[in-house]
Amino acid sequence: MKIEEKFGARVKEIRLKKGFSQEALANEAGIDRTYMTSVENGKRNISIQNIEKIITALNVSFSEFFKVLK
Amino acid sequence: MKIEEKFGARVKEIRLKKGFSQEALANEAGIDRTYMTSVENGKRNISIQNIEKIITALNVSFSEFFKVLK
DNA sequence: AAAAAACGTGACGTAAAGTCCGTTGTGAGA
DNA sequence: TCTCACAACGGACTTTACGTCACGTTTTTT
Repeated sequence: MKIEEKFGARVKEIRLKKGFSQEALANEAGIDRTYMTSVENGKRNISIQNIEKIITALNVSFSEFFKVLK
Repeated sequence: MKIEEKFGARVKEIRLKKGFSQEALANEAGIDRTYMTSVENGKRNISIQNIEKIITALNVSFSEFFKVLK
């Protein structure tokens, strides 16, 4: 499983746990709705600035977000 | 301090602790030496694939790497 | 002080990120 | 079955990261 896929899956997991829609999260993060979809589906080699936007919008810390990865 | 700068500083911190040169780390990660320099200096909005390469080359886990961030 | 190793920088072509518009699929509820 | 909200997909487009180079500067070693 590629890193983008792990990242996307983790985003989706936390988003659902918090009861957000993709669009709501995308708006909160200030990124495009369709881009959010492709990120969750592991289709994008996302940059660190957008990673930060999403993690912040999810209202978790970096360590909390990445604690399950790898 | 922007996220790229935090990231670069953390890379440098761990790299020095392990006694690598930028070039050695860059080779290990399979990226260009000058790119490595610009990453450490927070000049690049690095992507998750390159983040993974560097973290792997540093021989730390994601959670270990990010535990100090934010 | 000279040589060697390590680090920094600006610039550039190209591939890919990321946006914006609309359309299609899907699943739950009235 | 018909909405309705949400998610996936597509094409066209602009912006930006990637990857590399030549060169310069700083630091370390001898």
